[in-house]
Amino acid sequence: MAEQTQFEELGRQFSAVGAVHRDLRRVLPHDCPSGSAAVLTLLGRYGDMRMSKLAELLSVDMSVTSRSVAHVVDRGWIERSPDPADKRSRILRLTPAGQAMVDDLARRTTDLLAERLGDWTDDEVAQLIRLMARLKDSFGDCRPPHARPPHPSQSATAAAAAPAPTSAPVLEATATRTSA
Amino acid sequence: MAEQTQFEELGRQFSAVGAVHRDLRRVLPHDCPSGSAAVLTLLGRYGDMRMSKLAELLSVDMSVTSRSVAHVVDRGWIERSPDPADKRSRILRLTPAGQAMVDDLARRTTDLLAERLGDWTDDEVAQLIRLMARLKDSFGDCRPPHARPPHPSQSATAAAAAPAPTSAPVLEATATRTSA
DNA sequence: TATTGTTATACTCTATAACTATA
DNA sequence: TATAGTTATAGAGTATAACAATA
Repeated sequence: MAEQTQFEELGRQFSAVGAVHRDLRRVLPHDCPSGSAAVLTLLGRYGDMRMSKLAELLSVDMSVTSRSVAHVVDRGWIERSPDPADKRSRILRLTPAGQAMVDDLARRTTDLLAERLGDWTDDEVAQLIRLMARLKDSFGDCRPPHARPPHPSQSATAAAAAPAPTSAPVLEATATRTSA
Repeated sequence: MAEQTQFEELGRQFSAVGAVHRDLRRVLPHDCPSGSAAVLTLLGRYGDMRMSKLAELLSVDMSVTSRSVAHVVDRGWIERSPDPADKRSRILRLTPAGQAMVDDLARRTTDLLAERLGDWTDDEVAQLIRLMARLKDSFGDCRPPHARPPHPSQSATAAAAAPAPTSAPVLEATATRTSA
């Protein structure tokens, strides 16, 4: 196990990274705040899914997710269709305009990172990605206590660690869990 | 230079780390939100300083800093004394109660990290710290455009990269720059 | 009775702009 | 005229709780 002083220092570094995150937010389109961008990006990466699964991937309460999704729906970037398997549920799906926005967001973020990290080696970036992913993994479900389900979901981490599938495994996984 | 797809992936990882950051916020005392915690932690690390220097270290606009500082002053954790060298300015200093809070904050953060990252090696934590610091360094001054000074400050990065000095070099550096 | 999702409320963070006091 | 700092206002993120509809 690492030393105490290291953890202290690591804690401080989070604020620094927060500043970088704010900087990244500034390159987003005016009508697409970071909450909306996160919704679109996750839908683009994991495909159609339900609100509850999206909330899990976002690591926030579903009420937060609901508001973000409503914003994105208003702009025509995603559509909510009823889930035939569960009438309480709704399936979220990117529209063509939404997919275009996903592409635009990726381009903006990538451009800024490429500009700022122009002198980083391929390996350094890969290492940072790996350690950040491991960090998230070590923390597990980061949602507020009351939003965490009693049955620790086994599909969440697996989906989040997947190498960007193009189909809709997340949706299927959720449907499976319901009947388990 | 790293590949495009890497930057895209790195961009996504920021949201994941944001979730971890939210989790860390939850262990803070009820009357010490993350903005106040950041103020106290920086004062504890770099010693007495002026508002403008604190804003620079926080990477936010001074108006944000001002409000956070006011909150912390209200609770008696820091005090603002007039700067004898510049009557517009005020020097911020931790009170004994503030120092106690700094210690408490460090303990809480360290405990949570030690619990979650219990299986990380010393070297892995060190690598993550190093890469996060480099990331911040590559981004430079992350404050909103209008808050950035015309003269790119040379003391900011140096101070932020310092290995936790106990005296007040930040304050001195600022005073020096004024007369330069 | 439990779960899915929405809405209402409140608090924090952040940015912009207007303002005061001093350099 | 420019700078240090404060205050006002607005927008976004997040959490809690109350609620409706369905399982």
